[in-house]
Amino acid sequence: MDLSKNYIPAAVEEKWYKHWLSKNYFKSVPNDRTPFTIVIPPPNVTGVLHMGHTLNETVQDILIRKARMSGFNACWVPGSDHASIATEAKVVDMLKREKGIDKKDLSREEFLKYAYEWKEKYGNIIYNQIERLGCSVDWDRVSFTMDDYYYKAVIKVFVDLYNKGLIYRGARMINWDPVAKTALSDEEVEYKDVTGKLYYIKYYLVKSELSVVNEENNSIYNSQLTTHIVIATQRPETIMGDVAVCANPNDERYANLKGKKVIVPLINKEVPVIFDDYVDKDFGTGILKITPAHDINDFNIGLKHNLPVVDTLNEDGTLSKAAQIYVGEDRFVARKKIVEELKQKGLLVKEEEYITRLGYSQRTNAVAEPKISTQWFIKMRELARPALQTVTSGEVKIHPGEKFNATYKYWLENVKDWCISRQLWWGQQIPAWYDEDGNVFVAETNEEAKKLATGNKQLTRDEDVLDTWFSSWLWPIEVFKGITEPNNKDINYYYPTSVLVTGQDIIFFWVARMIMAGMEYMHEKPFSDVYFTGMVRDKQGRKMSKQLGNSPDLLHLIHEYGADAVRFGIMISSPAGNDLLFDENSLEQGKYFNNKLWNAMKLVKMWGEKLEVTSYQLQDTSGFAVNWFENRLNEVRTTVDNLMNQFQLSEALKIIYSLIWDDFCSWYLEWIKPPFEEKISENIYSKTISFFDELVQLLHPFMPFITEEIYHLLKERNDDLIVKQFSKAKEFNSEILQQGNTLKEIITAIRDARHKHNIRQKEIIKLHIETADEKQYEPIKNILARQTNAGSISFSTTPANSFISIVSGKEKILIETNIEIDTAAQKEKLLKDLNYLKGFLNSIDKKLSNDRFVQNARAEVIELERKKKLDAESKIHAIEQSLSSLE
RNA sequence: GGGAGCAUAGCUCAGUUGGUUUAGAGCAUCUGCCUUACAAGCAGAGGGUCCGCGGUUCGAACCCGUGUGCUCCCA
Repeated sequence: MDLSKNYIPAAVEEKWYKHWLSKNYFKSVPNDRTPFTIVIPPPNVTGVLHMGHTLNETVQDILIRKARMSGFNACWVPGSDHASIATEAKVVDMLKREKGIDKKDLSREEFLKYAYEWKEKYGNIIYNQIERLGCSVDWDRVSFTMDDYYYKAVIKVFVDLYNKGLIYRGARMINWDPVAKTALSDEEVEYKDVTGKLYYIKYYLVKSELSVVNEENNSIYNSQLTTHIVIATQRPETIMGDVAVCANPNDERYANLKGKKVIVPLINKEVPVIFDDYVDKDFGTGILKITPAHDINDFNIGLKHNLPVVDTLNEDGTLSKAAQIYVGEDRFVARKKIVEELKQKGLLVKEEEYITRLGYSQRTNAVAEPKISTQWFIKMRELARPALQTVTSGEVKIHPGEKFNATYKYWLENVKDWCISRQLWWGQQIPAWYDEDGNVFVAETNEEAKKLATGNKQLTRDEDVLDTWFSSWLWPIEVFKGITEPNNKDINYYYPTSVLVTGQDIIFFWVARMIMAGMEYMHEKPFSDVYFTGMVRDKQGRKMSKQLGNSPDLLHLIHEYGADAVRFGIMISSPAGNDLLFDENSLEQGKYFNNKLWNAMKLVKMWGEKLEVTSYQLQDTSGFAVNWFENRLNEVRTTVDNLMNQFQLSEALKIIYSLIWDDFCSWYLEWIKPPFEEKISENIYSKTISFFDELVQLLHPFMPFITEEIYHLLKERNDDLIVKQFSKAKEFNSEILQQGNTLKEIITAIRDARHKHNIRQKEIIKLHIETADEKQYEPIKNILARQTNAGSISFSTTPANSFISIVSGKEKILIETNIEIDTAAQKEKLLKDLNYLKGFLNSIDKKLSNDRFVQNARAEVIELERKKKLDAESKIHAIEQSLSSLE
């Protein structure tokens, strides 16, 4: 077979994915093996996968493939999330832009038809991307949070929680999204610091109530008579909703206003002056306007003082009739106009810049409006308790724990009730029916609601849908139908799942709530480990965003580099929990790595074409190489297992990379490489193939396609790598590993000397080695000679020609050559080494001559220091000898 | 304002109960190589006040305190 010069991923990837599918390798059904289960964090059907998903999906595929190859019944459930508010916003936008349709002109059913079309389109794009990335998900288990059974589960849970008294309906201050025109949960609001303005506005006192003020105490106005007070506000457009003004009871400046009334500007409404400790004397003018409908603190003060609520905003953020003026104008337009009018009427005293925090809707990026609204809520306290317990007890382990345990704990200890109703159509419609008198009946179906309602009254269903997270929190249960068909075979087998891999940004939205739902409905944690990935940022550390255009297209990257290289690139520099600075260079590195593997395979196969039947002895050159690599491989396998058990995937990949590139390709293959035009012995060849098998197996979870391809090209096979089971890693002999290291060091030292003295590679040299242990060179001397292009190695003769003297470890090596040698350069290098070693020796001597060290340190430590001392001394001796021979 | 995390080579990061060296890797850089697997390669090298200061200890990149800077969460 002709093999291409370089590795070409495209054809290979498609071929193997199809093959794996046809063999049902991704499929999992309950059996007597131990399950290893992952449920995918369902991507929103709002668009395509971004780099954050790519990282998460890759991590999950690595874990699931590793488990599949380690004897587990591996099950990875794919799916997607209807993402209520985000998707509805996109669909509304698309309808307007592409079809000129306004949502309000559609019926609920018509709108949902369009939404389902959207879901079909983007859901499929996402599934295709997951496939192209090589993810080994069980495609027979695809779940969508609005599938019929899933919908029923959500409804069932709502009714159940309602009946348990954990869900209630009531008027509360919530965050309102004026663009999506829906309530939001507290978690869906993101706060940003912005520079706003503080407007100082005159409120006149009601004329009959003018009073004398103390000039000294009122720092603002020095009139004999107080005719007005000045109030600072960031939101002049809400003054029409004012129901009082409020000062601190200890503020002497305003003490004389007790029992007085002021006039709200522009609408000339009289409101009382009240007093409350809440007011900060030092902020603004020390007196506040109270607008209970539009500020949570004002709302609380209003409750305390029994004040009315005047809501001056419509649901789309325009001013309502209650505002009396600028009715129908957008809140921000109205603000400008009101400021202008206040200015004209001489009621605006001043404006100043002010940095404040504004809440933005996570989905539409609109400024969220605090609003009193009747919504459905979940009481979170009771649900939080067991969810907190499972994490603090270590039943659910969070990685990296040091970073997130505290955050998790804090949120659950301070959790507030969750607003779950949304004024949208795309989602599970709330199963609550109202009769003509406003009585509410919560039931799974209309029929059951009717049974609950006494008499023959007309029932109408609540129009609202549920927060998308109210469905997502059931994900690890309901993908196995644990709610709709409790105790079925799947849920009993797969639950609790093994590990959840997700972004740290949804720890409250999703992770904490899944644990709550799991404890409530399964009485057991939903997963044993949570692996938080960091955020993927660009090279400069900026968030990936469409606006910046720094978010690369996944399919494009796969096309350019191959899926394996994309997986490699994103994994090689992503320690758990740390943000990842995405750089296409690392994908290129992955591509080069593919090519390296490919060429190593070509080389080995080439040898396979001309074998000779001989047997090797371990003392032989190749024998040493085989022996050394076998031990090295087992050492790395042990390390990799440990790292992967601790979710240190990036570290594991780095070690495998170096094992393949450095140890296998650069050292081992060179050591066993037959001389030009010569043959390789059959048993070394078959050993090499089996090493290669183990290498691609080790790498397979990270780079599945090329490893499967190479596995099949190395040899005719009946099995596939994807399901090949790992054997147990064997013990390794550290003495042989040490011998290998010594060999590598000597080779490197000689090559370095050649390089420094401009002895070209083709130039044949002679080596003279002064060693205490000549025997140790027996198995390695042929390798040494070939790797340094030495014609001979002797242990006794002194060189006839000029020579270079170098020291590697304790070994003194003389390089004999016909080329003239620069003695000064040699001396310089030797002196540098000598200097280092003397400093080193000095530091050890200091330690050993310190009585307190000798008394306090552990015996092993002291022993080690003594050994280091002897070591350093003999190295120094060797260097000094070399130096003296240069004189 | 409260809390958490981080600070090690130009960049990204390892450094697992304080002692295996006077701190490692990858990438980048520099030097030399068109060696018949791979120039997407080979060989070699240089590069560090482990953020500053103070403390604990025989011994600190690691533990404690403090300052500075960055990131995130919560209000």
